[in-house]
Amino acid sequence: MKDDGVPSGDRRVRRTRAALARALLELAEERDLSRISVSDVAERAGVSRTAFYDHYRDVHELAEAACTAMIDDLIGFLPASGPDPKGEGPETLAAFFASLAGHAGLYRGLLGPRGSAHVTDHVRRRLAAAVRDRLRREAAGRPSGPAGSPEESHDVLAAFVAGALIGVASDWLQRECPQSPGRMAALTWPLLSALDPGGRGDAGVPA
Amino acid sequence: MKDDGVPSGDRRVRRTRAALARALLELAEERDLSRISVSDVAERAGVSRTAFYDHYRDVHELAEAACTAMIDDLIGFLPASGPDPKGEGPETLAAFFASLAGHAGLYRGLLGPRGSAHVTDHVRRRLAAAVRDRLRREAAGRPSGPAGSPEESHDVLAAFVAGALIGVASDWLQRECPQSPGRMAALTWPLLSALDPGGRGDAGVPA
DNA sequence: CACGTTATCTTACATCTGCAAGATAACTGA
DNA sequence: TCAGTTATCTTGCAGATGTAAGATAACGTG
Repeated sequence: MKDDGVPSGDRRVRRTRAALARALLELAEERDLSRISVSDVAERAGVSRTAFYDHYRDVHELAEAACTAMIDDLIGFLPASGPDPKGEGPETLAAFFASLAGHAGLYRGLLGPRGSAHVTDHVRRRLAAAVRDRLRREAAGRPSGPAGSPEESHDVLAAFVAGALIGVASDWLQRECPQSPGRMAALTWPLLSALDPGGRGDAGVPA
Repeated sequence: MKDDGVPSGDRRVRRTRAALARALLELAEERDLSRISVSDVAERAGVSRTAFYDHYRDVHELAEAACTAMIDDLIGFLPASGPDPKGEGPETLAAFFASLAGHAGLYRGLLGPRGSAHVTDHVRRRLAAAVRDRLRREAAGRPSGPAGSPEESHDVLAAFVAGALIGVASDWLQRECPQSPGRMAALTWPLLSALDPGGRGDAGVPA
């Protein structure tokens, strides 16, 4: 009935949601998200269809919840806290692409043309929020920006970087990942570095 | 029955498709795409539901076809052919954002969280293709790149820029466009310039 | 114009959707 | 343990989906 972000204390709720999430992730590896019905998920989860609707509005909303942990993993590989002195950016970025590749089928299904706009938007928001936090933290430690409102440009830069990463990732996934994660990181890292507002392009603010 | 890219010679086909596209664009201004059924579109278009399925698999596929002209408009504002000597980049970019704002409700509905992954992917592909063409053309006129395969890095840069623009645009649209198109262009242009592989960041390759 | 082609319409069907009411049973807190 | 809460299940419904077969009529071609 209630669906806060807080994990419910009731075992039944946890059990049902876990079963639904598990079932969806299984099915999403097997076929396109657009070919997965609420009935399919409920049946595979061993749960009644009405129980599904007690928790989620539709398959997309479940998909968002179901892949939250994976997405948080993904985002964890991004910020690489600190001013990145030893150029460890490319390595963590490689881990980002490796994590994508590790669930390639799933991400391809969720982020691709037959995927879910809901999930894609969710991923972009979280990525953008992570980048924005990083920018704010770094700006606080620096003397002062050049001019204008830093908030505004931070928001734009965060949306820019988040979209860019999703663009590169989607493209790579849809081509069946011809390049290795390390190669993708090597190709993408210079682009992120070039956007660094603080320096000359050697340290990586945005990622 | 057949649905190539070629505009059919049969009047009936053109009439039906035009009616469906018109109906969908109307409805998309009124409510979320997820609340628009095939029946709704067919009824408003004055066409039988089976006729719909003779042309499109679902609402998303129609949406892609229906907004193609708008999207081409949008892309037309991007390349700004030539090495952009007088810094006219920000102005054409402002036209890009203005075009978005001109159909804000529609784009918000199509590209947003309740929109269509199919349409979003289509837009990103076309944007990326436009950027890639531009990169290729410019690379052909320049002496030679530093090293590595230029194709690979062009593909990545194109996907990067296309995603970034969609990211910025989506974010702006979902916030109800608080900044003017000119302001958005001013904020976004430096980011695109920074990615320019040919120069020092004053001329705009990617856009 | 007359012909063959074919897009559209009508009707029909099995399945899925989203929701509602009431019964059952599992959980929490005392 | 007991009582109250509440998540789940069952049943039922109106509307939407995706597809099929056959009839009609508009179309392009010769």
